[in-house]
Amino acid sequence: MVTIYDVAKQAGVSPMTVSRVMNNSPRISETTRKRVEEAIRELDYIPNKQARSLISKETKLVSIIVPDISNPFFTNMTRGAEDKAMQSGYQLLLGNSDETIEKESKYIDLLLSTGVDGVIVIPAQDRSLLNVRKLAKRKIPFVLVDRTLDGIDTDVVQGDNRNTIFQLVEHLVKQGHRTITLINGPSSVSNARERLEAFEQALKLHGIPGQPQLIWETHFRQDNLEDIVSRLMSLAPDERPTAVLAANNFIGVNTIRALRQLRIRVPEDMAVVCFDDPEPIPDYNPFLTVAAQPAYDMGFMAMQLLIERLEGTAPAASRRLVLPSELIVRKSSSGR
Amino acid sequence: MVTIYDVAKQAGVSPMTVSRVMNNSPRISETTRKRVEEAIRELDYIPNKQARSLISKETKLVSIIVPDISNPFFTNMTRGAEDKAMQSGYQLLLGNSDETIEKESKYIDLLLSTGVDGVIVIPAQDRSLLNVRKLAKRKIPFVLVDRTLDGIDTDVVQGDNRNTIFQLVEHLVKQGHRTITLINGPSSVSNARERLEAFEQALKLHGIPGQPQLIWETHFRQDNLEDIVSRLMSLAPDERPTAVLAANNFIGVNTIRALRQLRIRVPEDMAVVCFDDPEPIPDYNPFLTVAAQPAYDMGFMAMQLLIERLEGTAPAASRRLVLPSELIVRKSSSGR
DNA sequence: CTGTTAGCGCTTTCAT
DNA sequence: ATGAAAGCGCTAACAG
Repeated sequence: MVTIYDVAKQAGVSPMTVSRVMNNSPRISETTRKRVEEAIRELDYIPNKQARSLISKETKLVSIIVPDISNPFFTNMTRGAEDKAMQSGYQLLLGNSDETIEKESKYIDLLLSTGVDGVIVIPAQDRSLLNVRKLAKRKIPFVLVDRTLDGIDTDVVQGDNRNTIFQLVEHLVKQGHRTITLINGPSSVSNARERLEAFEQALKLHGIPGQPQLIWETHFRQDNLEDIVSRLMSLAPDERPTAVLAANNFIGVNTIRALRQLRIRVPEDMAVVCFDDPEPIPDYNPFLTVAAQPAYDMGFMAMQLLIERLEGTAPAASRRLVLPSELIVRKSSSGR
Repeated sequence: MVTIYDVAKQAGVSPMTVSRVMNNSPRISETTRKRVEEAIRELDYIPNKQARSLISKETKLVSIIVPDISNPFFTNMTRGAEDKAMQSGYQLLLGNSDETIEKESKYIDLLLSTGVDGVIVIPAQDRSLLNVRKLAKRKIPFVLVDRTLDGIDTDVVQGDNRNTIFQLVEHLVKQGHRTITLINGPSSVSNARERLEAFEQALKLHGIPGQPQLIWETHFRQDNLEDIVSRLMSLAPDERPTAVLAANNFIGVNTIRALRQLRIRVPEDMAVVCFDDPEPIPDYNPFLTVAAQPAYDMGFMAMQLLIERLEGTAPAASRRLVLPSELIVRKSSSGR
């Protein structure tokens, strides 16, 4: 391994001078600089970041912890985060929590030891509070995305759950639906709670009475929804929903799968709309009506907030960015 | 920051003893071990990996460089790689090359300085050889996935391009197609060359003469294919293809988009099949017939090969894993 | 403008 | 079974 000493010897200067050249210190004579730069090139010297980090206390490493990179929503978010990180000279460590606090916790412990400068977290659920507190305790800045956590004061980037639900419900009502079911994520996740609350308000707004038997809770991940769907279909005809609002893309997709299994036509017999686009590539085989959150931007901006914190250019107070969704009407909810 | 000295003082032992406890050294008395472990807990001590790496020369950091994580093929591959890395105690750095050697090169330079233990690379193109040689020069083990590079001897995980193309062509021929066009990736990428060669052999096998005007080359990334498609459609009726074989999922999807723009029906007027599934979630709105490569397994196994190298449990000779694809027949190529 | 000294947090080596 | 000394590669602080 080529060290700063090898370069120093080669250039006939002290290691300190090499260090200064590496760090663009201004107080270096042009000739020395040239000589050192040549030695660096000749030896193909690359400075050792471990040694540097040991002193500087920063690693230029950041991390994003997503529930599952396979979900296009998080894929795009991660891409946004990586782009911004790279632009700013940081490298991105990727972790999947699979929506469990255990994996999340284990990963955060690893990050603490690795010494990342900052973290973007999509918390698995409310109990993730304990996990992110470990970051706070070590003064590692972090940004929460998509889901919030009570009792922690930090930068947040999230979607406008309320307005997005309002848009989706309004769309369904305009299509003539009056009996709408919500298949929600777990109530232990903040955005599921927000979506439920907004859903109930939206119904009220349209003069539709709330129906407890039309509110369902499941996981945000890929899962079998035949149970829920067949229960819905076995309701008395006047209680049976004509439309499903799924709280995320995986639930939406799996609702459609379950409906197909039960030979229920979409949208003829049941309309389906959901949060977040399941398609990584829009417009090639559009089917599901979605409220698409700006996943890429959410990741990009979250990384921007994080880096501003790291570089000390952020205001002391924590910031909250709330981004709107785009309603994309497709076959699954129209023309029945 | 809590250091090993703080723990040592708290436990009334030397730092060295703490180090031994941390590393499960056997020559520690049960009482001392207990005392140290308690001190570690009380102080919430986390060892500093930078300091450790400075001595051990390993960071437990690995990286994957993909063209674009947004492509579900690479998303799944990355997920497989992350799972295996995590299981083995490594953390994964993610980099997107956007199919350019420049971004790839820049990222590799960063990795060299960061000090990763190993790298999985999906090389952007043949000239990536220069980039991976930088890894070889520093003796950083790396595994090539999906695309190979001439002149480098390393572990490789790839799809069976030949058989996959054979399957796709056979499927089309069975559907009655005799005039098939290949919309390929750039010839500067090994798998595009392999796919072209296999395509020509497959045609021959079915007694179909090769037609140079039916071979097209484009990017592997999302791109506008209206030009190519309209040229194909303006061929004389007896030369005009009735089926498109797209060399990857993005090309497949964009072919379909372009066909739609030109109001050409799929599959009635034109069948389309492609390499790699564009759908992150199978079976919800199936349309495109694909030969799905086992992306997750490719990533997982590549990481496995890499880690075996890192831990010295790999044989000296480099290994090549060739994995089969699964033909999934859907609407875009059937029932015309 | 350049060099010397000391030390970041940890572990290897050698004592005891 | 435990500790002391030295050093991994680099840079802050001070000296000149």
